[in-house]
Amino acid sequence: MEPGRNRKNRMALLEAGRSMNRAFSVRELHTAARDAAPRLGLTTAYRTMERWREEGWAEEAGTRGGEAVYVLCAAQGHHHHVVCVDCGATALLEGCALEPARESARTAGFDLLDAALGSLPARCQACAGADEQSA
Amino acid sequence: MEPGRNRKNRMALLEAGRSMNRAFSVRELHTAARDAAPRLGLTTAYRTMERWREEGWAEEAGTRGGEAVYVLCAAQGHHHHVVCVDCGATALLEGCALEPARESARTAGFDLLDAALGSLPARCQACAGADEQSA
DNA sequence: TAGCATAATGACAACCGGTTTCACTATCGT
DNA sequence: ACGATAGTGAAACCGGTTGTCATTATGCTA
Repeated sequence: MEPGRNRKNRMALLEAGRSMNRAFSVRELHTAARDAAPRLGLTTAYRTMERWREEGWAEEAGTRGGEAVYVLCAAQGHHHHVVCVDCGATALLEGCALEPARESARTAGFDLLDAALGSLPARCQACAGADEQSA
Repeated sequence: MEPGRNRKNRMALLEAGRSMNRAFSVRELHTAARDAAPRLGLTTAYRTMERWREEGWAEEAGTRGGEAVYVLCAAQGHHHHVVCVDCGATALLEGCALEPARESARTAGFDLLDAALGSLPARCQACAGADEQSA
């Protein structure tokens, strides 16, 4: 993460993203970062997220309310995590739990795109409990 | 699939969807069905797809070129299939290849949403070969 | 068969997330 | 300082999807 230019904005976005501790949309990131950098534009937030994805710091984790949401993850190499579709809470999975699926796909003549499965949709205990209440 | 009203349009859409034999967007469905029902509107295609999803005949299988794509599947009960992200080709996976992942998620306190994982992104042999050529 | 209630339809407009444009600014190297 | 260039942000734009609403098709009943 080169210091580069316009350190202020980038640092505000990075700080905001890291303090989320969950999956978040670009709009949420922008709103959070504006506390520290009021003049920050939404366009820059989108461009920064695109850059983070290119550099491997972030990956898309589905959508929530029509908006794409992303997770920050510095873990290198092959890994997967689960993301609560309701609140965005995340957890890193130990080992590669998708190897059987990959093998099964292979016998069908398909190459499973693990890269697109970095984030598996799930529901955390808190949100599952809230569901039961409202039901 | 109740005969219901406006049998003509629904049958044209159903026929078009079934003859696809791959994942397709609503616009593609509409275009294909128009051969048999020229006056069919795009709005109805969208509404029909929504209905199919509610009734469990179709499920979303990601996006291609900015459009959501869907797969038709009459298989009942728990199952997963792979979908080629390039051409939309599909294959049904034997057994539940995601059980290890589900178990791994559970130990992390998350409930894996198998329903949202009905279609796993992959690449078929044909498209993988085409990739090598263009590379 | 005529007439009514209602689901379904389709042209069109509105909506919304996301991207592009473009004039302007901040930063770096010299 | 100063020129070159990456970065920025407001606003226009884009395309997929959804909402609106007057019209039409269908089933039911008399």
